[in-house]
Amino acid sequence: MGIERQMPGRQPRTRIQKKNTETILEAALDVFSQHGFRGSTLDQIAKAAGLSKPNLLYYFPSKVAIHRELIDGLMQTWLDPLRKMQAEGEPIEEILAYVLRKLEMAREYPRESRLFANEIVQGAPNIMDKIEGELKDLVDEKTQVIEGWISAGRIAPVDPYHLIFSIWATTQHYADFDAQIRGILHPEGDSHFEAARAHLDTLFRRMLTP
Amino acid sequence: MGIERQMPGRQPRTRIQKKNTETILEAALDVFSQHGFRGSTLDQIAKAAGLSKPNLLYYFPSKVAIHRELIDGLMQTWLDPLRKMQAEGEPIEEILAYVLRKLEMAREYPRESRLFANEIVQGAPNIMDKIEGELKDLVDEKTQVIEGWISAGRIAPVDPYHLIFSIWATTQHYADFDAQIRGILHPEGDSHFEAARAHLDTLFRRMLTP
DNA sequence: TGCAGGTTTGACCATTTGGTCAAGGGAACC
DNA sequence: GGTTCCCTTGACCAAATGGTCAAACCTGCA
Repeated sequence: MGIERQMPGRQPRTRIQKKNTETILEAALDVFSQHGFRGSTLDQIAKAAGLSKPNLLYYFPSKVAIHRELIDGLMQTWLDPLRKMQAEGEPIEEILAYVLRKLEMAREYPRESRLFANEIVQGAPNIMDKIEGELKDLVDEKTQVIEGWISAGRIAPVDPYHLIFSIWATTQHYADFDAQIRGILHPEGDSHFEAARAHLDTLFRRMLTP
Repeated sequence: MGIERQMPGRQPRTRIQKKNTETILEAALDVFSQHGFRGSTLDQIAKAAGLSKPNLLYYFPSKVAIHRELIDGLMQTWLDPLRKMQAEGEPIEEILAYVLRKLEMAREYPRESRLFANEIVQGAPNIMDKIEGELKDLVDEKTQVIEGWISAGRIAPVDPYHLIFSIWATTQHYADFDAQIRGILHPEGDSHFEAARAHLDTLFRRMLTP
């Protein structure tokens, strides 16, 4: 009868499947983060992956499927640093650690940052459910933690939501607006990240010290 | 012989030309800021402008020409607030006024902000010359002003370049990442801008007070 | 009112692009 | 060695898209 699985299911079964899906996602990250979803073509991705277009579509049913899988897979990594901000720690150091970890990610994973940026600037058509679900839940939880610290007088009063927005904005800026920053600073490689690190440390430390 | 201008030149000559080029640019701003350059189609713009596609191309020679004219026209408006930051004023109030004006622009002109964001996230292919020219010059000039204030002990020491980046990041975030912010806060209209205003005022005031 | 130039559009075109398909090549297991 | 499923691809397709063109339609002015 009709064979159940024409195309590879969710989990790669064979070595080849594993290798090729990885190659494709890696290539897709490159292309999507550079040109956005609509600006990217299957041919570009196929070429970047060193595969033929029909071969891409053997592993993924469509262009959007590749994009969706990328985003799904990266969402966790992206939220991880915020999850690690724990009520038990020393408040200012917990928040500062979050800031600097986020900055580190902007440096190490600029493609991932731009992938999300592209998506959100255009109204987040494909990830609004995750924003209103997972992300909102996590943020709501962590703003409570921050409120707690404020009540205890351990950090200066702030609007916790807007504090988080400021952290996102300032750190991701170094990945998302990289082209602009480089156009102004003309840094050698990532040399400007050292100053950025010092700057953001100062900014948020002054903001939060009671 | 050959009539010089087949298509309307730089400056609109007739009322109809003026009206239609304006309508087109307005529609194009809407579409480009929402879908990015490659994600936008001439048909979309034409429909939004209430004109036929060939009619669009009677007023502008190509899709990129529309985009270019939009960006050129908006660049000045965009840089204006920074120009207004003067060495003569009271330093903290000058900087704070810039921050709040920028935030105001994020609220009033989110489409313009997203137009630039889309462009820069994707590597600023069409405006790198302006970034390395006009923008860099202006920023270089204003960082000098800030350095002066620091030397005079009138504001706390900061890296002036990264201060400006932080201002851009935090204010434009409310326009560029609007979808995300609304997904988390579910504000009524623009009600969250009041809190944003207070937050950014606090953030930069604490940062800059000596 | 006539007419010269500005304005509008339906029909059309070439290219790009997401996606299909049937047929041919491999790997692994019996 | 053969069979069975997995993998790969050249050729193809329909729709979308940027752009053209000639003909028709307006509009302002002498």
